[in-house]
Amino acid sequence: MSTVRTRFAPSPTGFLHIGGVRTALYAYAWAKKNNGKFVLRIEDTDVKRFVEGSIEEIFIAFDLLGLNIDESINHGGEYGPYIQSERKEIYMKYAKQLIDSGNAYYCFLEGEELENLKSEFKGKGFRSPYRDVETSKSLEMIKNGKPFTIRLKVPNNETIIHNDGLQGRIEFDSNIVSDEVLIKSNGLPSYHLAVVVDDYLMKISHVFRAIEWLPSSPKQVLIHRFLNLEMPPYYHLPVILDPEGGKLSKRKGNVSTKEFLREGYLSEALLNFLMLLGWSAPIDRVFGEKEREIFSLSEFVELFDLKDLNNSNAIFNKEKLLWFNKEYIKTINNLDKKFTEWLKYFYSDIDIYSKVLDDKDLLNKLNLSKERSATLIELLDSIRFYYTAPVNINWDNEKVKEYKEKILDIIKDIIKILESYSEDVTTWNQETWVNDMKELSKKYNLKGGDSFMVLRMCIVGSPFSPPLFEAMQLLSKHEILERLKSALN
RNA sequence: GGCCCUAUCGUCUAACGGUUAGGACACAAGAUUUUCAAUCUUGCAAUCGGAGUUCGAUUCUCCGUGGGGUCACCA
Repeated sequence: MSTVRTRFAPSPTGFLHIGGVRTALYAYAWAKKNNGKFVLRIEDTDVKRFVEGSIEEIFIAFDLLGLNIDESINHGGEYGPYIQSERKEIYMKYAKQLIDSGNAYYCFLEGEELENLKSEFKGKGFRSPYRDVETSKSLEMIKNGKPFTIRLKVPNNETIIHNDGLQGRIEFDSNIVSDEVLIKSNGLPSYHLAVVVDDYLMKISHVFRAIEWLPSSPKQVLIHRFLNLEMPPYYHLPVILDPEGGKLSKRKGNVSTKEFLREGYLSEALLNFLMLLGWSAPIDRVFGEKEREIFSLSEFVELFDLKDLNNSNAIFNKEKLLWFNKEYIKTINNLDKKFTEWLKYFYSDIDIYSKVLDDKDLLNKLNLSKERSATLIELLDSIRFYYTAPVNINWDNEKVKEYKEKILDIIKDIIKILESYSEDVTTWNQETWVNDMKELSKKYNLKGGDSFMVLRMCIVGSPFSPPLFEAMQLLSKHEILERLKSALN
């Protein structure tokens, strides 16, 4: 059996779209599962839409996600160049071949004339009046400096059959397939020619792409046929929709992969969530019993199979993503490493940055907070108080305002209690402390937990915190008393 | 509008033509609790409609309907 080679072929027109990651993930899994190669090709034939820096960002995103590329402009490989702008002559060669075999033609349509003609053909396959002009005549016009494009000569009255790996057999009436531009007037190829040529030359064995390409597949069928190339199986993947039903778009929320990572989603969670949007694991299911939904990248690669792909659209459900993220934050084993890497990459400019990096107790602090944080951002917020004392505590919040007038006295009593404890916080006894605090609540005629809340507010500055006693043990007695005293002012 | 894809709880999904249609997220209630969480238990909730094939249809076929995609010298 020949080598499985799959590719992901983004255009450098902006950030890496989160939906694209899922397409890439499936292509990646299929290649890796079969000990094949995963190649990344940059499709930059649209000069106008090129965005500076987006190629770099694509590679950074793959890197952060832990998806290993085998061949690309950055990773090398024997089928390069892996960027289309450097393969210009190659496409022209194939286009000429199509002209010579009578399956493509030079077209000189432009401007208003072209626009008018196009609207005439709306809903039908576009046909240019130059379609049947003799090549020798066209060549002469070109010699005279006339700008041209090369168009595919789609046969009339034919049924074009596309056998899709996922969507099955689809028939297209060739009369509704347009004479697509293959080479643009600037000499660069259009997508339709470039994919076929590149996938062939790069020996791609399976093509995974978004379903919005399905209507263009008869063009690829034709180009393969006219070039005498065997068409690899195509798998058109369903789209990921936003919760309102439309296409996932920037306008309705974040779709940039890097942004998700910046917001504090772990790559493991992102990948796990995405893999399940259109694929389900072939695992044994016992009636009424919980199914496994947590899969690592390597487990996914191992389990992945084309037969388990779903072909209906899926809605991007952010709650579920958050759930995955919580699960990973709770259970991942080197959380401190993950956390500092993330911090270094996205938030090296924040005030507590160096304090966090130098902190020997970081893992302990993260462990105390990880069950109450859905994202790394929340985790960061929840450990802030260790590094910066609260200022201007707001005593008007719901939790404490009913006994606001008693607070100063309570704080004074807490100070007295804690002062009596030993200097080394790690030797403090939790039971003693709990009893002391409960006694205090009783003294002021309050609910058992109220004194704890006062202490919490002084130390953390918020009514929400990790377990108080453990948190105090990660501070010093001096610091704790300082915070209590400053709350008095 | 033409063409194409698609259809199971609100969402992601499972179910050799025979199951009380399962699981997960979300939601609700309870237990636990010094906060927020976490955890545990329970609950709510679906086969788009209509024909046909069949002893039997979520599953196969057809017709509707809904949703999505696409009709560029963009990918």
